[in-house]
Amino acid sequence: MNITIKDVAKAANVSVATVSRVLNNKNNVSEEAARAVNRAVEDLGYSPNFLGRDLRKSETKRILAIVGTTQQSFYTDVLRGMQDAAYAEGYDVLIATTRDNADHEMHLLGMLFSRAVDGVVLLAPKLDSKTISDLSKRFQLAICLERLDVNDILCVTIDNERAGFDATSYLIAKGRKRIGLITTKVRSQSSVDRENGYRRALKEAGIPYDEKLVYYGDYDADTGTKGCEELMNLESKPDAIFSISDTISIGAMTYAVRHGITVGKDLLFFGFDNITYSHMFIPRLSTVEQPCYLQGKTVVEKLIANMKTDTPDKSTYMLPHSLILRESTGD
Amino acid sequence: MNITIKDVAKAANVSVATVSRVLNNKNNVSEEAARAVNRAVEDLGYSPNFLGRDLRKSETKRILAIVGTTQQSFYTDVLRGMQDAAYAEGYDVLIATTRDNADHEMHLLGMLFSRAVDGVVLLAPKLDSKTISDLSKRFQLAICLERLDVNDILCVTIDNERAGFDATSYLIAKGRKRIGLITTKVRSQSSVDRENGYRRALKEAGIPYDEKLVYYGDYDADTGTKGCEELMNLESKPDAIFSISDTISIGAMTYAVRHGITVGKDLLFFGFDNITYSHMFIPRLSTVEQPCYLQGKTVVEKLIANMKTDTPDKSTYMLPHSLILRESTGD
DNA sequence: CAACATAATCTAATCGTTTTCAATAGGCAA
DNA sequence: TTGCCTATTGAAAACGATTAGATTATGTTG
Repeated sequence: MNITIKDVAKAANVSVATVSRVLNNKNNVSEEAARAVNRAVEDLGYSPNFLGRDLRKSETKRILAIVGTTQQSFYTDVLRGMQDAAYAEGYDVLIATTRDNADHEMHLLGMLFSRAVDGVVLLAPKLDSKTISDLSKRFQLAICLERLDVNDILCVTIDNERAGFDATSYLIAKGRKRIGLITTKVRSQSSVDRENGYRRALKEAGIPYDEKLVYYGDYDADTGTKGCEELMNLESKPDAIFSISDTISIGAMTYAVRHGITVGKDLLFFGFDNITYSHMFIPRLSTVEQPCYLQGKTVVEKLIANMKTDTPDKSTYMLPHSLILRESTGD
Repeated sequence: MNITIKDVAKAANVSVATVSRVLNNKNNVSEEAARAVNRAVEDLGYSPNFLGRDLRKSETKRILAIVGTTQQSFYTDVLRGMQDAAYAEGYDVLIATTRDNADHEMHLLGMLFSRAVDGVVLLAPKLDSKTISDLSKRFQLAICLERLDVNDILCVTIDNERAGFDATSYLIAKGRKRIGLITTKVRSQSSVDRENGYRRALKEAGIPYDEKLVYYGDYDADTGTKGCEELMNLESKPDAIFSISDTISIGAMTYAVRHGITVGKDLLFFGFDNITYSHMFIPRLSTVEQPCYLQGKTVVEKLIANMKTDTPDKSTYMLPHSLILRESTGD
C-alpha cells in the first residue's frame, strides 16, 4: 500500500542501496543515478519511513522535554533555547507533559527506555532523585531549571539558594524587617533552595525566622491571593513578601491592591521568573530573572555532547541570575 | 550491547515468539512460560525497543500536537483534553512548536510522513490551506482552535465570527458607538472571523465601520499597549475596545489605567480566551471563553476514530463559546 | 597488453520486534 | 491403539530502512 524505498528503486531502475545513498547524499553515486532516483521520489511522492531508518541506525535524532505543565510561560524561552541547540545538531525537540504526576513521568520516560527518543530533559522532575539518578546511568538524561539532591547527573540550573538570598536581602536592604514568604507545599528542590536562601538572608541580617510568616500553597495565582490574605491578617503583619514565582506574587499583589494597601510602600513584593505579565501588572513586579533561553540551550548542548562520548559529563551548571527592580519594591 | 528480546528468550529458555506473546499478554501461553519470561525480563532489566515494534506494526500510538508557541497559556487546557482522549485509547500526545514559521511546520509534519507519529493536530496552522488540505488526504491530520477556508479536513473549533459578533454586540448593547478593534497583522482564519463578526455587529446596529478604529499588531501585550495608545490619540476616541486576545486586551488596559482612563466606564474592554490573568488583572477583564478542554478532547477522539475507519470524518465541528462579563465592561 | 586501482553499483545481512504457519505434545473418544 | 482436537510452542518471514562486502565496469600505469 505504502510507497517504500523498493518502489522507488524499481521506478528508478536501480537498487535500494543506490536510492538510500542518494537520499542520504553519499558521495559515491553517479549524477545520472541521482537524477533518476530524485525523479522517482518526486513522481511517487515518496518519503522515507523513519521507523526503518531509526531501527537500523539505532537513533532517532529526537530529544524529549518532559514538563509538568505548559502553563509556566517562562518555559517558552527555555524550549526555544533547547530547540536552537538541538537543530544545530540535527535533532528535533518534542515536549510532553506529566501534569505533575510522577507515574506519568515514568510512563513518558518509557519513550527513552524504548528508544523512541535519544535523550530526555526533565524540566520539573517529580520522581525521587534516586530513581532519576539510577536511570541516568543507563540513559541519556538531564535536568534543567532544577537540580537533584544528588550530583551524579547532568544538570543545568541557577543557584536558587543564592537567588532567594539575593531577593530577600534586597528587601532587607530596603529597611524591611518582617518579610513574608509564599512558597509551595510541594517540595521541589528549587523551592527548597529558594526558601533556604530566604532563611539565610534573615539570619545574616539578624532577623529571627518566624514560621507564621511562611505560607505554603500551590503554584498558582490563587495561592498568592490566599497567602497574602492570611499573612495580612496576622497580628504582626509583614512589610514585604517574597514569593517563589511571579504567578504567586501577582495573585498576592491583587489582594493587596484590592484591599487598599499601597504596594511599593506599605508592602513590598518580590517575585521570581520575570514572566511577561510581571511588567504588565500594575504595579510592576520586581522579580528574579533566570537565563531561560541559555539554560535550555546549554542543557541540550551538553546532552548531545554526552551522546557522542563514553565519558559523559554529569556536572551541575549554575548559570547567573539577576534581580529586576520595579514598582513593587518602590523602585 | 543492549538487551533484546533474544536475550530474554535465551534466559527464559523459550523462543522469541513466546516472549513477545507474554509481553503483549496474548492468551495462548502457559503460566510456566509466562513466569519464566517475566523473571528473565526482571533479571535483565529488559524493556522492548519500540522501533522494532513500531516498524512491524506500522503504528506508533503517538499523536503530535503542533503549536506555534507554548506561550499561549490557554493551550494548556486544550492539551489536557487531547491527552485525556488519547490516553483513553492508548495513545501518547507529543507537542512540538513551529515558532510561527511555516517552513518549520512543514518540517514537523515530516514526522507524519515518515511515520514517526500516527497523526497530527495543528493548533495554529501557518501553512496555506491548500497544502494542508492536500496532506490531509493522505495522512491523519486535523485542525483545532482554527479552521481553514476549505472544508475537507477534520476541524474542531468555535464559531469565531459569531463570537466576535457577540462580544461587539455586547459593547453596543452597553450603549457604545465607537468601538475599536485590536487584532493581528497575521491573518489567521480565527482573527479574520472575529474581525468579520465585529464588522457584522456594527453593521447590524447601523454603526458605520471606521478603519481608523482598527489597529493591527502582533499577538502580544505590547501590541495592546501600542494599539490602545494609538486609538486614544485619535481625534474621535473609541469608547470601547475589543481585542482578539486577552493578552492584547491586558496590554491595552495597562495603557488605559496608566493614563488615568477609568476602565469599565470611560472605556470598556472585551478580550478573548479567558486566560488566567484576565481575572487577576485589575480591573478584571470581560472576555470570550472557548471550551478549550472540550475542543482538545473532541479533536483527538475524532482523529483516532478516523484512524480506524476508511471513511474518515472531514467535518468541521463548532463548539459553543460564552461571554464572561467582568469589571472591564462595567459589570 | 597485462595488471591494477577506482568508481559505481548491487546483493544480502542487519536492526528488534510481531505474527503466520507449521510442528509438537497431551487428552480424549472410538 | 488410532485418530482427532486443542493448547503451546518455535522457526522463519515480514516491516523498511542502512551498510558491509562482493561485483562489475572503467580508466590508468608500467
